[in-house]
Amino acid sequence: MEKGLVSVDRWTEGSQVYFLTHLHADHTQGLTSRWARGPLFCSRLTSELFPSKFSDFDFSLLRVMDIGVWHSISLVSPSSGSQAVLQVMAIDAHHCPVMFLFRGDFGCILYTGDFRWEAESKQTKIGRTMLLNALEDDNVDILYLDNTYCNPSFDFPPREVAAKQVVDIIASHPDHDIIIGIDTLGKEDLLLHISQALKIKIWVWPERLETMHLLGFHDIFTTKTSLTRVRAVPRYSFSIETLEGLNTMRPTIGIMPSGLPWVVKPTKGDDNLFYSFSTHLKKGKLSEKDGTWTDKLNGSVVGRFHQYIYSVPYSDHSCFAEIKEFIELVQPTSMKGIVSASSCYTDPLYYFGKLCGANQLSKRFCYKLGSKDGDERAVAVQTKYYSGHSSSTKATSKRRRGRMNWVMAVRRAHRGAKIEENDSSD
DNA sequence: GCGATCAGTT
DNA sequence: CACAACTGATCGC
Repeated sequence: MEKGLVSVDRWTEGSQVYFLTHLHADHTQGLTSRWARGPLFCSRLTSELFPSKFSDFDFSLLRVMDIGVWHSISLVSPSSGSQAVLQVMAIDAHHCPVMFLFRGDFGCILYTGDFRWEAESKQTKIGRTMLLNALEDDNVDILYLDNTYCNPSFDFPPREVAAKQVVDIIASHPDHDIIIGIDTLGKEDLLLHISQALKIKIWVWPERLETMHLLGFHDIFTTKTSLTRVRAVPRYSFSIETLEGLNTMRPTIGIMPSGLPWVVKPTKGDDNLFYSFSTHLKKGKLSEKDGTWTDKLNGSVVGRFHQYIYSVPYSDHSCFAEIKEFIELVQPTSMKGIVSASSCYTDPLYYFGKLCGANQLSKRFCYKLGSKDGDERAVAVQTKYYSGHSSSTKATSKRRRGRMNWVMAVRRAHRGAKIEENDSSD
């Protein structure tokens, strides 16, 4: 089988078959309603959500994969014309929703997509059994891993615990309206939990209600504000200003579920506070002594960083300990993070390379230590794909010179993979 | 009108 | 540089 015939969450030309793990926007960059580059494989759930995102999509190109069964796909070498068989299985990733396990003459490759691996959850146990059965005695040669939170700083509880924290916050504000920031997809289980625990409906915006119906949730969500005090709103419309505005009408608190805790920082030369996710990975564990953590519920921290806003560590990505456990289970020969190749602070090989092939650690160590050599090598690799995309000729992009160019390139590139492509290509 | 790209948001 | 996921403006066609 030749290189690059299979792409996962990557939509550039040149592959024979394409796989989509889930419908978040950062995995569909380059995919449009006019898709015609080849058959697209995805889970049934994703296929049902497809029309709402890509209305004019040619559905004859869509291939639905049931979870937990092997699918055989014939590929043809463009140069020799010889046939090769690709085997692939979709496995629940507990995100939204699947990872893919591939077998072919290239060996065995596991692509997690975005995933959550909570050790004690019943779902994960099912997933683990399914994965081990599928692998039989095979080794995973390459693991493409969701390394979003692959840093010891990221230590958050299982979603069940975080969901209880949310319920406790709501229950302790019986006379408040509640708004919760969510995206167009994901975190449905959190809302379901709230609804069941508090016996209350949850407001969502009309498009989100459609999505909820497609996902099979009925009678829980509503678009009528009069029916509930709990509203799930688009994350981008969730701000301190929004909350302050709402509080001029009715007492309201906001809850932001995220694996990245938020902190308040004073803005220079300004009396206002500005807030952002804390991203100081270098400094080790996020500290509680900066005064942003004010509540302890169920033994883990919940941030109340503003009069009206709570940050709760509810994440659909695996935390560091879960990533470790997953790598120990899979024991891949090699692996590669699917997120932000430029950031050594979330490089799985840096933390877990010793669990893989023998000489990977030393290779990666040079890179991580930031020797000039290592740094520039990484740059060269990443820009290879994007050398034709330079926008530096535009008058409007003055800022984007020198290092900025490859940073942007890496950001654009940071999802997806061509299976069996030269390993250093993305 | 469309997709690609860019700027900006939480 | 350093989040993920998203919206809206602008550009070229």
